[in-house]
Amino acid sequence: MTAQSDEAGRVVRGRATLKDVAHRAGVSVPTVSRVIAGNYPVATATRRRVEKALRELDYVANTHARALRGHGARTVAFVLNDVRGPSFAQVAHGIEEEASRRGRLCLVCVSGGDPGRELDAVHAMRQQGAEAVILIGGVKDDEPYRRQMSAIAQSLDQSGSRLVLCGRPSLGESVPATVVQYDNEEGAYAITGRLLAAGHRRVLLFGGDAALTTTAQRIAGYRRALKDFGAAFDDSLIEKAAFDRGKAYVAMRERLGRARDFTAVFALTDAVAAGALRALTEAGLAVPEDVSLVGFDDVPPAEDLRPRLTTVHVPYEEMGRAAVRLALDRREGTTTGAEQRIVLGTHVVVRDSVARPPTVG
Amino acid sequence: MTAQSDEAGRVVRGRATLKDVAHRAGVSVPTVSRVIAGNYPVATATRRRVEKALRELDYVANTHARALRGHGARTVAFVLNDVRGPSFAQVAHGIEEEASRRGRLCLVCVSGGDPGRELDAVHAMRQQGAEAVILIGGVKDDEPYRRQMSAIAQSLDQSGSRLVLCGRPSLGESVPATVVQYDNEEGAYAITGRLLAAGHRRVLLFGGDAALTTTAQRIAGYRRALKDFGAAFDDSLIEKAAFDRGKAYVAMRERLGRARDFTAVFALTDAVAAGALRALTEAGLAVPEDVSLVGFDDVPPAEDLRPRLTTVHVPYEEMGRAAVRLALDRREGTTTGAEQRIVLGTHVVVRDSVARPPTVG
DNA sequence: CTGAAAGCGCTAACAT
DNA sequence: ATGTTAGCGCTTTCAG
Repeated sequence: MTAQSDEAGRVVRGRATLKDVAHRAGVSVPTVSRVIAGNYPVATATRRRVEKALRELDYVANTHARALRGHGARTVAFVLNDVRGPSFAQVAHGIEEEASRRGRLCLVCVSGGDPGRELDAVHAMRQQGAEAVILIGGVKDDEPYRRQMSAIAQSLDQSGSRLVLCGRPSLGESVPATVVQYDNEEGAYAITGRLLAAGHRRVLLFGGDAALTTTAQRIAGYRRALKDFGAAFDDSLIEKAAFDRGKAYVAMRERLGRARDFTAVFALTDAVAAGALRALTEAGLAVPEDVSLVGFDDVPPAEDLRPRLTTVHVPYEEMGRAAVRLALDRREGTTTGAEQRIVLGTHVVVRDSVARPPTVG
Repeated sequence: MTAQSDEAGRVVRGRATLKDVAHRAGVSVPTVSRVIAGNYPVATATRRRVEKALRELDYVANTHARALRGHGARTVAFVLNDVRGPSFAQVAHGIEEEASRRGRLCLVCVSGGDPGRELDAVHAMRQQGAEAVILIGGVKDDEPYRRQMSAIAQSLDQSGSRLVLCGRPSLGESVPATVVQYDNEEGAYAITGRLLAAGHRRVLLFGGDAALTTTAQRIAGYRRALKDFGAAFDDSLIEKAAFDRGKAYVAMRERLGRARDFTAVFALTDAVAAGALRALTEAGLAVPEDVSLVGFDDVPPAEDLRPRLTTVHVPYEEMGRAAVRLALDRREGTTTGAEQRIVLGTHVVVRDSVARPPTVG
């Protein structure tokens, strides 16, 4: 069974093709094709012979030939910064589940947050004729980016594919893309509100790559909450630190070394919260007794922090599923042109990391 | 620029092809192909015209046609249980990095641990003509599995592709597959040794899907350590609990409800350790003062547990890179036939979750 | 019910 | 330097 050969005894190198199978079964190529497709009458005896040959030669169809002939390749493609980030991983999972439910294969690329690599990836996916190209996560939303992305959206739309922006801002209503968002600003507003309602007035906004769109939105929610609760906005309470755990740890340690001029910390992501928590605890500060702490994302590790982290739940997995669903349904509807947008809700998950501020003196 | 049209003014639907470009530039199809490939002399004036047409029509090559014609599709495919698991995510990251470094695209499928879905995925990847098909993570190593996988390995090898088993046992030296492993048993031996060296004699082996190959290997290491340290093996200290955090939490809570007949816990994965830690802490037991705890995997969240988890580091990311590297290098060498195996080292990462057992009385 | 012919988009020989 | 021809593996007419 291992060394395959046709009826003449010749060993077939590489994959067996329809021709090989036809040869061996003593029929023509289209007949084999029909047996496989099963959508056309074939005499039972013939079918049996063909099926036997198919098995004996271990035939596997060539997707490329199929894609070339007919309805393209049934694949969905996505690009993300890093699969190791729990939030990205959740989106990826949602995409994969929904795609495979619909009989699609997934193409994946990591960009490491580099716009250039992202563009390369999109290009490769375009070559593959992916039915949808999903871009995941915040971006530096500048002019070149918008221009290039809009052009890509146009091209994809033109060729019957679809650009999906997932957790990333719209490019404008006239750009033919699907946008899947979550109410980032509202989530930040709600969780800042929790802190303020507990009596905190000096809330350190901590971490976050200032260039990213998601950061800006979260900061906006924070500021709006401050205003609504009548708390003063203090620029010195915006602490710029990188968007990762390790940098957050270092940054918090430094900040604590200078002064502790806050009673609560709003970490812009759960990962940043983890780093901050570590620094806080090591400095002998109890959370939440001395300092309250909240995060954003509600990724699984948030529940394992001590204390369990109060944070904002973002429906990452559902975003991934929605991205695939919208893009694919739209394609079938052959509607064309305009933007399509959906905004998913977020909500605060109350756990153990928030308390009233310590009474002074 | 958006609505594309050729020189006759006809709007081109779908992707522009070489023919469209040739038409517009007033040259033949191969000339365009040559301009793109850049490996053949083309008059400068012609080249310019072609390049212009290429741009104007927003031409993107069709990978399927290319794959059909020549050297297949340059893609690497992999299947994993769940991207959300940090260890899987690390392997995936390694694969993606190495693949994109080598100019390959990645195909990914999730199996949810279901052998049937895994088989389907492999089939789809075979159809795509992936250069390597990488299967990640432990399996239920029974006869049907071995038979099917061996057949798949043969078929892939035959068609110039390669099956890679990553963190999964060999199928035998005669099966043409690449096996990337880590010294699982040794890691378990080493970390159990730590516990025993600290004076523990009753070490609860906790969690782990008994059917999985990885579990069996870790248990073997545990038993060997017990023997070498002269500690008795006690079957009642093997606690079967599911391979995830939530189930581990429940199981540990139940066990503690019955009796506490151990002074240390060896959790078979870090995730299980997290669940166990939670139950332990809630039961008023201090770790490591009352009970020592170790894990396995050294995934990022392990460092955020309180206390920081002592565990076994597994080079997951490197495994992913090695999988791609070995499979691709081998292909180029056109060696054929036999198995190729590599075993990566593990080591204990000492953190804060192990202490001497409490002195009785 | 089955075969012959055409063609998807591309590239590599083979002519000019 | 460029065009013509052929064919990768498959499916879909169109004839019988």
